[in-house]
Amino acid sequence: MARIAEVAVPLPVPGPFHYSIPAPFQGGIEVGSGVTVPFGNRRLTGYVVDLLDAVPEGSPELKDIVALGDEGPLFPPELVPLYQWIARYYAHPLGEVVRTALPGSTRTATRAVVHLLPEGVGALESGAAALDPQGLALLKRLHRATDTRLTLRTLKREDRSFAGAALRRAEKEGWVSRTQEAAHKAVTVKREAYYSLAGSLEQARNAFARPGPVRDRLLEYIDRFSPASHTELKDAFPNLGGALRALKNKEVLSIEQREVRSDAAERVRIDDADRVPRAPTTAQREALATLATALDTHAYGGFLLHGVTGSGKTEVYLQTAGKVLDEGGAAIFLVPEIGLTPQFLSRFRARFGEETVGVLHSGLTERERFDEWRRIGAGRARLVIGPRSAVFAPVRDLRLIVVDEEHDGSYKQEEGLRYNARDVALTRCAMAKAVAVLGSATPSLESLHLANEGRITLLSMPDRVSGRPMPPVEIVDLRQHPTEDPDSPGALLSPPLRRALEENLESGGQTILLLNRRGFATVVLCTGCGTHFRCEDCDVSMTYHGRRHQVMCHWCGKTLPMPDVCPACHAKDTLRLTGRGTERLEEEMLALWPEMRLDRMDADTTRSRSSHRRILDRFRDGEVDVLVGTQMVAKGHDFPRVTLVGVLHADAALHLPDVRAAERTFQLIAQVAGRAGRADRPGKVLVQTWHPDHHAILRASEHDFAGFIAREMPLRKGLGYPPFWRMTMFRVSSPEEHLAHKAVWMTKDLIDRGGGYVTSAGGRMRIRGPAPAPMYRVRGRYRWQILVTASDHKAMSRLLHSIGAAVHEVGKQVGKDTRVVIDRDPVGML
DNA sequence: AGCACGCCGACT
DNA sequence: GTCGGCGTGCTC
Repeated sequence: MARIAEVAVPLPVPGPFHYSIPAPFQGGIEVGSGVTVPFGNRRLTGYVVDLLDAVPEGSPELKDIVALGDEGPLFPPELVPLYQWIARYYAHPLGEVVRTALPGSTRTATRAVVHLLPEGVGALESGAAALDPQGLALLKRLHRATDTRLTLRTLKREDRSFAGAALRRAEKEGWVSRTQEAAHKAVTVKREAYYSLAGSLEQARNAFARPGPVRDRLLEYIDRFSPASHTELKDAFPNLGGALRALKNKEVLSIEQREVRSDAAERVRIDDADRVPRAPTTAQREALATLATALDTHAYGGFLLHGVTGSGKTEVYLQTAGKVLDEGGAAIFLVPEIGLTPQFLSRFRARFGEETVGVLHSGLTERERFDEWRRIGAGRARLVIGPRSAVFAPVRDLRLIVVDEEHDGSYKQEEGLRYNARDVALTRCAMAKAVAVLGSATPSLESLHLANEGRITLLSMPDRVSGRPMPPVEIVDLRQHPTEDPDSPGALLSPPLRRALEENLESGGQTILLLNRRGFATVVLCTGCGTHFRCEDCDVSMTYHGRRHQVMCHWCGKTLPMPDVCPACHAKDTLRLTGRGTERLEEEMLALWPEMRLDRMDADTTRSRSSHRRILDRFRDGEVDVLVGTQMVAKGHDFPRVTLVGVLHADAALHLPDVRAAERTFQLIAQVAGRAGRADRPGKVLVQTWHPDHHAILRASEHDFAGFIAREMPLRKGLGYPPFWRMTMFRVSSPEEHLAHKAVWMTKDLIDRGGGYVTSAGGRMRIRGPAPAPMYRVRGRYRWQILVTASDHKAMSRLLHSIGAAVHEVGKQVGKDTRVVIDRDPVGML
């Protein structure tokens, strides 16, 4: 019986740490258990990653594990090697890797709680505490609190200058005491009203003597989507209050209080047509056969499914997953963003049933996510859908991971452990002897390169299921359509696009307009002094949002009320709104075409999960003619009636200082163009650009993926960039400019010295920088970066293993909250 | 990451 | 003289 547990603790410290297993837990603790362990003077939750019989050499006296999570192991033992691989690959502490891989509810350990003791109350009343003003404030605060106790965290949060010394004094006096308590999971069951009609829609209408337009729309909505939740209604009807009250008064509603649950249980619209497999096309059949063969070998197989938009990749995923489920195995299906989960959830549940399909994402409450996690771990849900983090789902007998839209940048986590779920998926499959399918209409150069090297197998589906050709794309050269008055409404719409839009409206077709900037005006300019409104913490202009009458920084999220005088020169009425975002586009279009049924989809209109789905449903159901939005509108949605797609500013991302600027531009145009003409009507795409000759735009307009690749690959090769060479970005930041500078040069020194390790691995290396980051200041921090490329990933690993720990030390050495982050295989370069 | 320990400037 | 700022080191 194992006496010692190797425990990974979720801290940025090099582990591992060992604990002895006290008799009561003998046999109860296994690899994957979450345990409470004493660590320094606190307790925290660690993760058992190994069991040993003897004390490792050189260990100090081991402490005992003090508690064992009471709901069984948190993760299957097979995942430990994956965690270890990630920890090494990304140069990140193992415990933090495990923490990132687990749902939040399993993370919190204990927290310090400060209690007011009767002696403390006495001291307050007798005035004995008055001598120490800070102590007095503390006692008073605790006295006000429920149960006369507060967590240390709350105290510190409330009082920026919280004095630890005063707390210590009060402890010494015996006025307060400090304990460690389990951070109880906040699992309060929330309830919410759900409305349906008590009788028929007709009866409800007739209950009112006078007409009420809002009320009628509300009734129709409730009738249609019954039962409709209160939140949902509030989203759809901004001034819901009055109408709803009227309905309640007339008692035409039946109201039910339901537990609030998010997506795990969210009713998804299930289309009966989705229940049965569709007859595959020839290309689909070939792909399916290859994948089936690979599954039958029970060995690792990696595939790149390159299928144009509308070629029926989803059906391939479904039938392949179906085979896995039939054979009792499990599968994970990754989607690039949570907005896409309901769509796939509905199709997968239609095919495989409610119980079999699990979902994991951040829209769930802690409790739901935890429950879903256990359901998966217990093997009750065997198909898991979710974004990035779902790659860590604790499924047993994993046979398949699908990464849909594998080129999408959102698979890369951009903070903390900067992993790429696509790469983790490949590694997990290799370890589990499972099949990995990366799917895309516009594969990343990385995945294509893997295919070219024969490390994964390319499966092509070059034709649309319908047999219909890709829509013709017309490039609109903006240089030939100069805007006379940039302030005029609709200045973003060139005459050709305007004409196409009007024609399309007349013929009853739907239109998608892509503008990759949200908000109303992207620049607020003072015509008096010429300054523009910038974020005080970041190097960007603040964007004006009309609905809230605020300016907002899209980098740090800071919002301020829109001032009526210039903040710099204090002149009145000089502030001019320039630059256009989706909000302004929507407003101007409604001014130009008042009858137009228009909707907007961007980060601002999709705050709540249901709003995202509702916008898509309305559009798909034909209640809306024109959908304007950011790149969100380009992603993977199936809109059968769209016959026109307009890209307003195709080169928006073309000149960003990013290796993948052209690739991204190509992908975005190709993806959004793929939305046009999917059903029985031909579509048309207009792409407005200032650079009609750029290969990304030209090739995208010809649906010529191969042509784009043929041009882009050699460019990358020539520059020594991915997918040929591997990149790591060392990102340095500090609230103090000179310290950021100092730290980045220290890092540079380390990298220089690490160069020898690269050559010893038979590789070559190139260092670019230090250079100020393109966004030099963000959230009040100054940022520098060093881009290191190495000829192969083994060489890069050598470098990172040799200098990783030292690099992490640099931040600490420099102090003052200076940080150095190692970002391996970076995706965003800003 | 916390948390304690230990060493220097500005206040009771 | 002390308080408390922050740099430093440690956690099985």
